[in-house]
Amino acid sequence: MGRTSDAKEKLLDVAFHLIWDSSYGGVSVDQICERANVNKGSFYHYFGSKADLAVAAYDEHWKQRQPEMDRLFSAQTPPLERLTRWCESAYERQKQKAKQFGHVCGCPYGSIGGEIATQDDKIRAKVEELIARGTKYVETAIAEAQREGSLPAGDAKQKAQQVYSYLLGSLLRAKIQNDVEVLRNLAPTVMAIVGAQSLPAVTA
Amino acid sequence: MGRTSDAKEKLLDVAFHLIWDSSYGGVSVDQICERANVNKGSFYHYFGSKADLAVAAYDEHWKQRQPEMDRLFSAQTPPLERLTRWCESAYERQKQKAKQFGHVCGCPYGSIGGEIATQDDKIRAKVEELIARGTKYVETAIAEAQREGSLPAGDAKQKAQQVYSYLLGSLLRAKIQNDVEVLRNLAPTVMAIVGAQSLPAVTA
DNA sequence: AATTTAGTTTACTGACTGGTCAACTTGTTA
DNA sequence: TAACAAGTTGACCAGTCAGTAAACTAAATT
Repeated sequence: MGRTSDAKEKLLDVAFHLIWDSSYGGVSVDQICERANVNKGSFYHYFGSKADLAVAAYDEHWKQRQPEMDRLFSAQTPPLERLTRWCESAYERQKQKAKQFGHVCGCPYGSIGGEIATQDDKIRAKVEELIARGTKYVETAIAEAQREGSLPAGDAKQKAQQVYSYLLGSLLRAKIQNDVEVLRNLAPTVMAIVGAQSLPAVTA
Repeated sequence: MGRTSDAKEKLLDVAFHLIWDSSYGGVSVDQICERANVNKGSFYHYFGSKADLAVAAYDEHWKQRQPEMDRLFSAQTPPLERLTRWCESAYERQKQKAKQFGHVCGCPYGSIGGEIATQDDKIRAKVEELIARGTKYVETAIAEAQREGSLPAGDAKQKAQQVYSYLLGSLLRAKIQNDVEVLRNLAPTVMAIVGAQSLPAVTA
Protein backbone atom coordinates (compact mmCIF):
# COMPACT_ATOMS: atom_id res chain seq x y z
CA MET A 1 0.00 0.00 0.00
CA GLY A 2 2.95 2.33 -0.51
CA ARG A 3 4.60 4.28 2.27
CA THR A 4 2.68 5.74 5.20
CA SER A 5 2.69 9.25 6.67
CA ASP A 6 1.27 11.41 9.41
CA ALA A 7 1.36 14.51 7.21
CA LYS A 8 -2.41 14.59 6.77
CA GLU A 9 -3.09 14.48 10.50
CA LYS A 10 -0.45 17.13 11.14
CA LEU A 11 -2.03 19.41 8.54
CA LEU A 12 -5.50 18.97 10.04
CA ASP A 13 -4.30 19.75 13.52
CA VAL A 14 -2.08 22.69 12.59
CA ALA A 15 -4.75 24.20 10.34
CA PHE A 16 -7.42 24.07 13.02
CA HIS A 17 -5.31 25.76 15.65
CA LEU A 18 -3.81 28.35 13.30
CA ILE A 19 -7.27 29.33 12.04
CA TRP A 20 -8.63 29.42 15.56
CA ASP A 21 -5.75 31.62 16.63
CA SER A 22 -6.18 34.12 13.81
CA SER A 23 -8.78 33.49 11.09
CA TYR A 24 -9.37 31.56 7.90
CA GLY A 25 -8.37 34.44 5.67
CA GLY A 26 -5.53 35.37 7.94
CA VAL A 27 -3.75 32.05 7.58
CA SER A 28 -2.10 31.01 4.33
CA VAL A 29 -1.55 27.53 2.96
CA ASP A 30 2.17 28.26 3.09
CA GLN A 31 1.99 29.03 6.80
CA ILE A 32 0.05 25.87 7.51
CA CYS A 33 2.54 23.80 5.55
CA GLU A 34 5.53 25.39 7.24
CA ARG A 35 4.13 24.86 10.73
CA ALA A 36 3.20 21.28 9.92
CA ASN A 37 6.58 20.58 8.32
CA VAL A 38 4.90 19.46 5.14
CA ASN A 39 5.69 20.58 1.61
CA LYS A 40 3.07 22.35 -0.41
CA GLY A 41 2.97 19.57 -2.94
CA SER A 42 2.09 17.14 -0.18
CA PHE A 43 -0.65 19.48 0.99
CA TYR A 44 -2.32 19.28 -2.40
CA HIS A 45 -1.74 15.55 -2.48
CA TYR A 46 -4.10 15.28 0.48
CA PHE A 47 -6.50 18.17 -0.01
CA GLY A 48 -8.05 19.64 -3.11
CA SER A 49 -8.10 23.17 -1.77
CA LYS A 50 -7.64 25.32 1.29
CA ALA A 51 -11.39 25.20 1.90
CA ASP A 52 -11.40 21.40 1.71
CA LEU A 53 -8.69 21.31 4.35
CA ALA A 54 -10.72 23.60 6.60
CA VAL A 55 -13.79 21.40 6.33
CA ALA A 56 -11.74 18.30 7.10
CA ALA A 57 -9.93 20.02 9.96
CA TYR A 58 -13.15 21.06 11.67
CA ASP A 59 -14.63 17.62 11.15
CA GLU A 60 -11.58 16.06 12.69
CA HIS A 61 -11.64 18.48 15.59
CA TRP A 62 -15.21 17.56 16.37
CA LYS A 63 -14.26 13.90 16.45
CA GLN A 64 -11.56 14.66 18.97
CA ARG A 65 -13.90 16.79 21.02
CA GLN A 66 -16.89 14.47 21.10
CA PRO A 67 -15.67 12.30 24.02
CA GLU A 68 -15.37 15.42 26.16
CA MET A 69 -18.93 16.40 25.25
CA ASP A 70 -20.13 12.89 26.07
CA ARG A 71 -18.45 13.17 29.44
CA LEU A 72 -19.92 16.61 30.18
CA PHE A 73 -23.38 15.53 29.13
CA SER A 74 -23.18 12.09 30.67
CA ALA A 75 -26.47 10.52 31.74
CA GLN A 76 -24.79 10.04 35.14
CA THR A 77 -25.05 13.79 35.70
CA PRO A 78 -28.39 15.47 36.53
CA PRO A 79 -29.53 17.29 33.38
CA LEU A 80 -29.37 20.86 34.69
CA GLU A 81 -25.97 20.20 36.19
CA ARG A 82 -24.80 19.17 32.72
CA LEU A 83 -25.58 22.65 31.53
CA THR A 84 -23.77 24.40 34.35
CA ARG A 85 -20.74 22.16 33.91
CA TRP A 86 -20.76 22.86 30.20
CA CYS A 87 -20.75 26.60 30.92
CA GLU A 88 -17.89 26.24 33.35
CA SER A 89 -15.92 24.13 30.91
CA ALA A 90 -16.32 26.80 28.24
CA TYR A 91 -14.86 29.35 30.65
CA GLU A 92 -11.99 27.11 31.64
CA ARG A 93 -11.22 26.16 28.07
CA GLN A 94 -11.09 29.79 26.94
CA LYS A 95 -8.92 30.71 29.89
CA GLN A 96 -6.47 27.99 29.00
CA LYS A 97 -6.42 28.85 25.30
CA ALA A 98 -6.06 32.55 26.03
CA LYS A 99 -2.96 31.77 28.05
CA GLN A 100 -1.63 29.57 25.27
CA PHE A 101 -2.36 31.91 22.35
CA GLY A 102 -1.95 35.25 24.08
CA HIS A 103 -5.53 36.39 23.50
CA VAL A 104 -9.10 35.16 23.83
CA CYS A 105 -9.93 33.11 20.74
CA GLY A 106 -13.66 32.56 21.15
CA CYS A 107 -15.62 29.66 19.73
CA PRO A 108 -13.72 28.08 16.82
CA TYR A 109 -16.95 27.22 15.04
CA GLY A 110 -18.50 30.60 15.57
CA SER A 111 -15.33 32.37 14.49
CA ILE A 112 -14.83 30.67 11.14
CA GLY A 113 -18.57 30.49 10.59
CA GLY A 114 -19.05 34.20 11.10
CA GLU A 115 -16.09 34.96 8.89
CA ILE A 116 -16.89 32.95 5.79
CA ALA A 117 -20.56 31.94 6.02
CA THR A 118 -21.36 34.33 3.17
CA GLN A 119 -18.36 33.31 1.07
CA ASP A 120 -17.85 29.56 1.13
CA ASP A 121 -20.90 27.38 1.39
CA LYS A 122 -19.07 24.13 2.10
CA ILE A 123 -17.44 25.57 5.19
CA ARG A 124 -20.67 27.28 6.20
CA ALA A 125 -22.60 24.02 5.97
CA LYS A 126 -19.97 22.13 7.96
CA VAL A 127 -20.02 24.72 10.73
CA GLU A 128 -23.80 24.65 10.75
CA GLU A 129 -23.67 20.89 11.16
CA LEU A 130 -21.20 21.01 14.03
CA ILE A 131 -23.20 23.66 15.85
CA ALA A 132 -26.32 21.55 15.40
CA ARG A 133 -24.51 18.61 16.94
CA GLY A 134 -23.47 20.65 19.94
CA THR A 135 -26.98 22.00 20.31
CA LYS A 136 -28.32 18.45 20.35
CA TYR A 137 -26.50 17.75 23.63
CA VAL A 138 -28.13 20.79 25.17
CA GLU A 139 -31.52 19.84 23.82
CA THR A 140 -31.33 16.38 25.32
CA ALA A 141 -30.38 17.77 28.70
CA ILE A 142 -33.25 20.25 28.62
CA ALA A 143 -35.74 17.59 27.52
CA GLU A 144 -34.65 15.30 30.32
CA ALA A 145 -34.88 18.09 32.86
CA GLN A 146 -38.41 18.79 31.69
CA ARG A 147 -39.34 15.13 31.90
CA GLU A 148 -38.02 14.79 35.44
CA GLY A 149 -39.79 18.00 36.46
CA SER A 150 -36.77 20.15 37.19
CA LEU A 151 -37.83 22.40 34.30
CA PRO A 152 -41.29 23.51 33.16
CA ALA A 153 -42.52 21.97 29.90
CA GLY A 154 -41.62 23.71 26.65
CA ASP A 155 -40.00 23.31 23.26
CA ALA A 156 -36.65 21.79 24.23
CA LYS A 157 -35.13 22.21 20.79
CA GLN A 158 -35.98 25.88 20.63
CA LYS A 159 -34.68 26.48 24.12
CA ALA A 160 -31.47 24.64 23.28
CA GLN A 161 -30.95 26.91 20.30
CA GLN A 162 -31.48 29.96 22.47
CA VAL A 163 -29.00 28.68 25.02
CA TYR A 164 -26.45 27.88 22.35
CA SER A 165 -26.92 31.31 20.80
CA TYR A 166 -26.26 32.91 24.16
CA LEU A 167 -23.05 30.97 24.55
CA LEU A 168 -21.99 31.73 20.99
CA GLY A 169 -22.60 35.41 21.60
CA SER A 170 -20.81 35.41 24.93
CA LEU A 171 -17.78 33.73 23.39
CA LEU A 172 -17.80 36.28 20.61
CA ARG A 173 -18.03 39.15 23.07
CA ALA A 174 -15.18 37.67 25.12
CA LYS A 175 -13.07 37.54 21.97
CA ILE A 176 -13.90 41.09 20.94
CA GLN A 177 -13.25 42.46 24.43
CA ASN A 178 -10.28 40.12 24.72
CA ASP A 179 -11.46 39.38 28.22
CA VAL A 180 -12.11 35.86 29.38
CA GLU A 181 -13.95 37.09 32.49
CA VAL A 182 -16.96 37.79 30.30
CA LEU A 183 -17.48 34.03 30.51
CA ARG A 184 -17.20 33.82 34.28
CA ASN A 185 -20.83 33.27 35.15
CA LEU A 186 -22.73 31.96 32.15
CA ALA A 187 -24.81 29.36 33.95
CA PRO A 188 -27.33 31.62 35.75
CA THR A 189 -28.37 33.25 32.49
CA VAL A 190 -28.65 29.86 30.83
CA MET A 191 -30.92 28.81 33.68
CA ALA A 192 -33.03 31.92 33.16
CA ILE A 193 -33.35 31.10 29.44
CA VAL A 194 -34.45 27.52 30.02
CA GLY A 195 -36.91 28.70 32.66
CA ALA A 196 -35.35 27.23 35.80
CA GLN A 197 -36.80 28.66 39.02
CA SER A 198 -34.05 27.69 41.43
CA LEU A 199 -30.81 29.59 42.05
CA PRO A 200 -30.81 33.32 42.88
CA ALA A 201 -31.86 34.09 39.29
CA VAL A 202 -29.11 35.83 37.29
CA THR A 203 -25.86 37.66 38.12
CA ALA A 204 -23.42 36.98 40.93
CA MET B 1 -9.17 75.47 0.37
CA GLY B 2 -8.57 73.50 -2.83
CA ARG B 3 -11.16 71.41 -4.59
CA THR B 4 -13.78 69.34 -2.78
CA SER B 5 -14.76 65.71 -3.17
CA ASP B 6 -17.11 63.04 -1.91
CA ALA B 7 -14.54 60.29 -2.47
CA LYS B 8 -13.92 59.82 1.24
CA GLU B 9 -17.60 59.37 2.04
CA LYS B 10 -18.01 56.98 -0.86
CA LEU B 11 -15.08 54.90 0.31
CA LEU B 12 -16.46 54.73 3.86
CA ASP B 13 -19.87 53.64 2.68
CA VAL B 14 -18.69 51.13 0.09
CA ALA B 15 -16.15 49.64 2.48
CA PHE B 16 -18.70 49.13 5.23
CA HIS B 17 -21.19 47.36 3.02
CA LEU B 18 -18.63 45.28 1.13
CA ILE B 19 -17.09 44.07 4.39
CA TRP B 20 -20.52 43.36 5.85
CA ASP B 21 -21.45 41.40 2.75
CA SER B 22 -18.31 39.25 2.76
CA SER B 23 -15.57 39.89 5.34
CA TYR B 24 -12.62 42.14 6.07
CA GLY B 25 -10.10 39.71 4.63
CA GLY B 26 -12.38 38.84 1.77
CA VAL B 27 -12.48 42.37 0.41
CA SER B 28 -9.44 44.00 -1.18
CA VAL B 29 -8.56 47.66 -1.33
CA ASP B 30 -8.77 47.36 -5.12
CA GLN B 31 -12.35 46.11 -4.91
CA ILE B 32 -13.34 48.90 -2.57
CA CYS B 33 -11.79 51.49 -4.86
CA GLU B 34 -13.39 50.05 -7.95
CA ARG B 35 -16.85 49.97 -6.40
CA ALA B 36 -16.45 53.49 -5.06
CA ASN B 37 -15.09 54.77 -8.38
CA VAL B 38 -12.01 56.08 -6.67
CA ASN B 39 -8.41 55.52 -7.69
CA LYS B 40 -6.07 53.76 -5.37
CA GLY B 41 -3.91 56.83 -5.00
CA SER B 42 -6.92 58.74 -3.74
CA PHE B 43 -7.65 55.96 -1.29
CA TYR B 44 -4.26 56.40 0.31
CA HIS B 45 -4.67 60.14 0.18
CA TYR B 46 -7.52 59.74 2.66
CA PHE B 47 -6.57 56.67 4.66
CA GLY B 48 -3.25 55.45 5.91
CA SER B 49 -4.12 51.80 5.54
CA LYS B 50 -6.92 49.35 4.91
CA ALA B 51 -7.35 48.92 8.67
CA ASP B 52 -7.62 52.69 9.14
CA LEU B 53 -10.38 52.77 6.56
CA ALA B 54 -12.23 50.00 8.35
CA VAL B 55 -12.09 51.82 11.66
CA ALA B 56 -13.33 55.03 10.04
CA ALA B 57 -16.05 53.19 8.11
CA TYR B 58 -17.45 51.57 11.24
CA ASP B 59 -17.29 54.82 13.12
CA GLU B 60 -19.17 56.55 10.34
CA HIS B 61 -21.75 53.78 10.20
CA TRP B 62 -22.45 54.17 13.89
CA LYS B 63 -23.02 57.88 13.40
CA GLN B 64 -25.57 57.13 10.71
CA ARG B 65 -27.21 54.51 12.86
CA GLN B 66 -27.42 56.42 16.10
CA PRO B 67 -30.64 58.34 15.26
CA GLU B 68 -32.41 55.05 14.66
CA MET B 69 -31.20 53.77 18.02
CA ASP B 70 -32.36 56.97 19.69
CA ARG B 71 -35.76 56.49 18.10
CA LEU B 72 -36.00 52.82 19.16
CA PHE B 73 -34.92 53.61 22.69
CA SER B 74 -36.89 56.83 22.99
CA ALA B 75 -37.98 57.86 26.48
CA GLN B 76 -41.48 58.09 24.99
CA THR B 77 -41.57 54.30 24.80
CA PRO B 78 -42.04 52.15 27.92
CA PRO B 79 -38.63 50.61 28.73
CA LEU B 80 -39.51 46.97 28.16
CA GLU B 81 -41.24 47.82 24.92
CA ARG B 82 -38.00 49.42 23.75
CA LEU B 83 -36.33 46.04 24.06
CA THR B 84 -39.02 44.17 22.15
CA ARG B 85 -39.00 46.80 19.41
CA TRP B 86 -35.24 46.57 19.21
CA CYS B 87 -35.50 42.80 18.76
CA GLU B 88 -38.08 43.20 16.05
CA SER B 89 -36.04 45.82 14.27
CA ALA B 90 -33.05 43.47 14.24
CA TYR B 91 -35.18 40.83 12.56
CA GLU B 92 -36.58 43.26 10.01
CA ARG B 93 -33.19 44.72 9.25
CA GLN B 94 -31.65 41.31 8.63
CA LYS B 95 -34.56 40.30 6.48
CA GLN B 96 -34.13 43.37 4.35
CA LYS B 97 -30.36 43.02 4.06
CA ALA B 98 -30.66 39.32 3.27
CA LYS B 99 -32.90 40.18 0.36
CA GLN B 100 -30.49 42.85 -0.76
CA PHE B 101 -27.27 40.85 -0.45
CA GLY B 102 -28.59 37.38 -1.21
CA HIS B 103 -27.69 35.92 2.17
CA VAL B 104 -28.00 36.64 5.88
CA CYS B 105 -25.13 38.95 6.86
CA GLY B 106 -25.44 38.98 10.64
CA CYS B 107 -24.29 41.78 12.89
CA PRO B 108 -21.68 43.92 11.11
CA TYR B 109 -19.85 44.62 14.36
CA GLY B 110 -19.92 41.02 15.48
CA SER B 111 -18.76 39.81 12.10
CA ILE B 112 -15.68 41.96 11.69
CA GLY B 113 -14.97 41.76 15.41
CA GLY B 114 -14.99 37.98 15.43
CA GLU B 115 -12.86 37.87 12.34
CA ILE B 116 -9.98 40.13 13.29
CA ALA B 117 -10.17 40.66 17.06
CA THR B 118 -7.02 38.58 17.45
CA GLN B 119 -5.21 40.20 14.53
CA ASP B 120 -5.74 43.96 14.51
CA ASP B 121 -6.11 45.70 17.80
CA LYS B 122 -7.30 49.03 16.40
CA ILE B 123 -10.28 47.42 14.71
CA ARG B 124 -10.92 45.22 17.74
CA ALA B 125 -10.98 48.23 20.05
CA LYS B 126 -13.32 50.15 17.75
CA VAL B 127 -15.75 47.25 17.58
CA GLU B 128 -15.57 46.87 21.33
CA GLU B 129 -16.45 50.54 21.68
CA LEU B 130 -19.40 50.35 19.31
CA ILE B 131 -20.78 47.27 21.03
CA ALA B 132 -20.45 49.02 24.37
CA ARG B 133 -22.41 51.97 23.00
CA GLY B 134 -25.21 49.70 21.82
CA THR B 135 -25.22 47.91 25.14
CA LYS B 136 -25.63 51.24 26.93
CA TYR B 137 -29.05 51.74 25.32
CA VAL B 138 -30.12 48.34 26.60
CA GLU B 139 -28.72 49.05 30.02
CA THR B 140 -30.64 52.30 30.33
CA ALA B 141 -33.89 50.62 29.34
CA ILE B 142 -33.36 47.85 31.87
CA ALA B 143 -32.45 50.29 34.63
CA GLU B 144 -35.58 52.34 33.93
CA ALA B 145 -37.75 49.25 33.91
CA GLN B 146 -36.31 48.28 37.27
CA ARG B 147 -36.94 51.75 38.66
CA GLU B 148 -40.54 51.78 37.52
CA GLY B 149 -41.07 48.29 38.91
CA SER B 150 -41.69 46.42 35.67
CA LEU B 151 -38.50 44.48 36.33
CA PRO B 152 -37.06 43.11 39.59
CA ALA B 153 -33.95 44.89 40.89
CA GLY B 154 -30.57 43.68 39.67
CA ASP B 155 -27.34 44.70 37.99
CA ALA B 156 -28.65 46.47 34.89
CA LYS B 157 -25.25 46.67 33.20
CA GLN B 158 -24.61 42.97 33.59
CA LYS B 159 -28.09 42.10 32.34
CA ALA B 160 -27.63 44.40 29.35
CA GLN B 161 -24.41 42.60 28.45
CA GLN B 162 -26.18 39.27 28.68
CA VAL B 163 -28.99 40.51 26.46
CA TYR B 164 -26.57 41.93 23.94
CA SER B 165 -24.60 38.69 23.93
CA TYR B 166 -27.75 36.77 23.20
CA LEU B 167 -28.54 39.00 20.25
CA LEU B 168 -24.98 38.83 18.99
CA GLY B 169 -25.11 35.05 19.16
CA SER B 170 -28.50 34.87 17.49
CA LEU B 171 -27.31 37.07 14.64
CA LEU B 172 -24.25 34.89 14.25
CA ARG B 173 -26.35 31.75 14.19
CA ALA B 174 -28.69 33.28 11.63
CA LYS B 175 -25.69 34.06 9.44
CA ILE B 176 -24.20 30.58 9.79
CA GLN B 177 -27.52 28.89 9.08
CA ASN B 178 -28.24 31.51 6.44
CA ASP B 179 -31.75 31.67 7.85
CA VAL B 180 -33.28 34.91 8.97
CA GLU B 181 -36.12 33.09 10.73
CA VAL B 182 -33.72 32.31 13.56
CA LEU B 183 -34.36 35.92 14.56
CA ARG B 184 -38.12 35.69 14.45
CA ASN B 185 -38.87 35.69 18.13
CA LEU B 186 -35.98 37.14 20.08
CA ALA B 187 -37.96 39.21 22.55
CA PRO B 188 -39.36 36.47 24.83
CA THR B 189 -35.87 35.14 25.53
CA VAL B 190 -34.62 38.66 26.17
CA MET B 191 -37.46 39.06 28.65
CA ALA B 192 -36.46 35.82 30.35
CA ILE B 193 -32.87 37.05 30.64
CA VAL B 194 -33.81 40.37 32.19
CA GLY B 195 -36.16 38.59 34.57
CA ALA B 196 -39.54 39.83 33.35
CA GLN B 197 -42.47 37.87 34.75
CA SER B 198 -45.13 38.82 32.22
CA LEU B 199 -45.62 37.20 28.80
CA PRO B 200 -45.90 33.39 28.45
CA ALA B 201 -42.19 33.07 29.25
CA VAL B 202 -40.15 31.91 26.25
CA THR B 203 -41.01 30.37 22.87
CA ALA B 204 -44.02 31.05 20.70
C1' DA C 1 13.66 -8.57 -8.27
C1' DA C 2 9.84 -6.10 -10.63
C1' DT C 3 5.83 -3.62 -10.16
C1' DT C 4 2.64 -0.83 -8.05
C1' DT C 5 1.01 2.34 -4.85
C1' DA C 6 1.58 6.17 -1.72
C1' DG C 7 3.85 9.97 -0.41
C1' DT C 8 7.61 13.69 -1.17
C1' DT C 9 10.15 17.37 -3.19
C1' DT C 10 10.92 21.70 -5.34
C1' DA C 11 10.58 24.91 -8.56
C1' DC C 12 7.11 27.35 -10.79
C1' DT C 13 3.00 29.74 -12.29
C1' DG C 14 -0.08 34.04 -12.85
C1' DA C 15 -3.09 36.60 -10.46
C1' DC C 16 -3.56 39.47 -6.70
C1' DT C 17 -2.01 41.84 -2.24
C1' DG C 18 -1.47 46.39 0.33
C1' DG C 19 0.93 50.27 -0.44
C1' DT C 20 3.90 54.15 -2.98
C1' DC C 21 4.97 57.90 -5.93
C1' DA C 22 5.49 61.94 -8.69
C1' DA C 23 3.22 64.31 -12.04
C1' DC C 24 -1.07 66.43 -12.74
C1' DT C 25 -5.71 69.00 -12.32
C1' DT C 26 -8.92 71.78 -10.15
C1' DG C 27 -10.87 75.06 -6.99
C1' DT C 28 -10.24 78.77 -3.53
C1' DT C 29 -8.11 82.70 -1.70
C1' DA C 30 -5.19 86.99 -1.68
C1' DT D 1 -3.67 86.50 -11.94
C1' DA D 2 -0.66 84.29 -9.12
C1' DA D 3 -0.09 81.16 -5.61
C1' DC D 4 -1.42 77.67 -2.77
C1' DA D 5 -4.15 73.96 -1.11
C1' DA D 6 -6.78 69.83 -1.96
C1' DG D 7 -7.75 66.13 -4.66
C1' DT D 8 -6.69 62.91 -8.77
C1' DT D 9 -4.34 59.82 -11.73
C1' DG D 10 -2.34 55.46 -13.07
C1' DA D 11 1.76 53.24 -13.37
C1' DC D 12 4.56 50.79 -10.35
C1' DC D 13 6.62 48.01 -6.41
C1' DA D 14 7.91 43.87 -3.88
C1' DG D 15 5.78 40.40 -1.71
C1' DT D 16 2.21 36.91 -1.17
C1' DC D 17 -1.63 34.13 -2.65
C1' DA D 18 -3.69 29.47 -3.88
C1' DG D 19 -2.66 26.09 -6.74
C1' DT D 20 0.32 23.03 -10.38
C1' DA D 21 3.52 19.75 -12.36
C1' DA D 22 6.84 16.46 -12.93
C1' DA D 23 10.54 14.08 -11.24
C1' DC D 24 11.65 11.42 -7.30
C1' DT D 25 11.67 8.08 -3.15
C1' DA D 26 10.15 4.53 -0.30
C1' DA D 27 7.36 0.86 1.18
C1' DA D 28 4.23 -3.00 0.30
C1' DT D 29 2.68 -6.56 -3.08
C1' DT D 30 3.53 -10.00 -6.47
